[in-house]
Amino acid sequence: MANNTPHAIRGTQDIFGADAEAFAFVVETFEHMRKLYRFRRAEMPVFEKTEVFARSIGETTDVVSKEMYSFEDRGGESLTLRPEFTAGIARAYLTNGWQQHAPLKLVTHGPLFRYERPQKGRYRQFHQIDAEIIGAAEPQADVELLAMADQLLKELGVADGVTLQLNTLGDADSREAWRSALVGYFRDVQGELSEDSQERLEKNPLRILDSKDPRDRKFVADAPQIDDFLSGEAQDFFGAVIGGLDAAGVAYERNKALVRGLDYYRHTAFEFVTDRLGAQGTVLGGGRYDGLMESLGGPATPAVGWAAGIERLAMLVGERSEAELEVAVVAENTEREGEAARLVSIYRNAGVVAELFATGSPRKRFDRAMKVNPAAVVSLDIRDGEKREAIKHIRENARVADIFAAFVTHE
RNA sequence: GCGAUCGUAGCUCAGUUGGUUAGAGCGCCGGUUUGUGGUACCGGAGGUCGGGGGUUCAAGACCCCUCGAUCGCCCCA
Repeated sequence: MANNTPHAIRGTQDIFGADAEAFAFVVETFEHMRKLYRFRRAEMPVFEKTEVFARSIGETTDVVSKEMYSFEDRGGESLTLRPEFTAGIARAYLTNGWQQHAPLKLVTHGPLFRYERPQKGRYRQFHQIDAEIIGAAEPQADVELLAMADQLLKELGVADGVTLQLNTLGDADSREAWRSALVGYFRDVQGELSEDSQERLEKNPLRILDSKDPRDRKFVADAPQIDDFLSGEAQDFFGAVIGGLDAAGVAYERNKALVRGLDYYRHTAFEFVTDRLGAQGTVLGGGRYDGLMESLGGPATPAVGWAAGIERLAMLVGERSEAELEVAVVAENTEREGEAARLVSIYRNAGVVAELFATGSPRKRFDRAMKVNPAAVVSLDIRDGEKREAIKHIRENARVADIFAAFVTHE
């Protein structure tokens, strides 16, 4: 290992081979799904003014200061590499007059950046697919989004062992009432909670509900539940989502401890969770964020969306092989390299996956062709001063044989 | 920010309670086989064992520091 070669940044990765194929499969399947559901593509900048994300995430949390990749540009303006898609999409929606398209069904995908300690399924530069419906207040929007997510996981072949966990956070009033009831409840047993949760009580009490510490867990079971604080409208909304999921045949599990830390989340919250990815079990997550547009200075705009980590999905997808080589064309004699190149080109123009073996020792070219497991090997050689052509079929392929036959007769 | 585990050829890994010239497979390079077969056989190159310090007659192995990776905690927009 040359020790003066620059190394990759911690938490970044070079994706190659079977992993890269799995990654591409996830993106291709997602593209297929979004066309099926008629979501439109959008591409957003990878960086924005820091305030776009700071306002979306809440300037008080230390997420902003500690976990974002922020820097000053030459004009002294603070910019940040996007840590999520939603804030940038919301900004684009407001600044480009996309209100005229409401309700707008949008997807995007690409890299995101968070300054975190890498671990299984968590990287500093990672990639997500993302789907949003903006300007739709109806529960049908939540259902459509969930149905698309559910079908995507099935098409990817990863639905086994993945369950959809569903919850409601209610409207703004329900949410606030629940929150203060939780604070009151946990304050009474504060001394018996874990150190982490004692701190959560001040900063983010909802998070105590999904604490892993056994000292917290025994109190969580009897904690106040959102259902007791839901307004009539909030109950109706959640009921409509559940009814829609049943109608669409989407299976789910109620998880009353599933929460979102930020205030602008309302009503539906959901996560598709697996136990096959270690501590990072959430494969796809999202919810309704009716309050976000206003915190970015826009008009009240209902919206719902989800995002999923491409790397995590790719891990579940497992090994994906590269496209099969249909024909390997071998120039076993230097003088036949030109013809071999021409034949490869004929194959490729006809849509046949072909590769040329015409470098290195002529004696070893046939062997090297065999090693890449082609469906057929075509050999062009000169034996005793005479041209010879041969085709060896490992797996039958009529097009390969026909093109070879035509090529030989025209020599 | 905290903790645990791990760093040996390009890659995947062996390497005994510390013992003399550090190994294998794959890959790479060279050679042999004039063959409708040959993904074979033979050979070669490639490593100051992550880096630095220490213990010892002797360290890839033991101790300390450091860097990196992995997994977990925190956090999770």
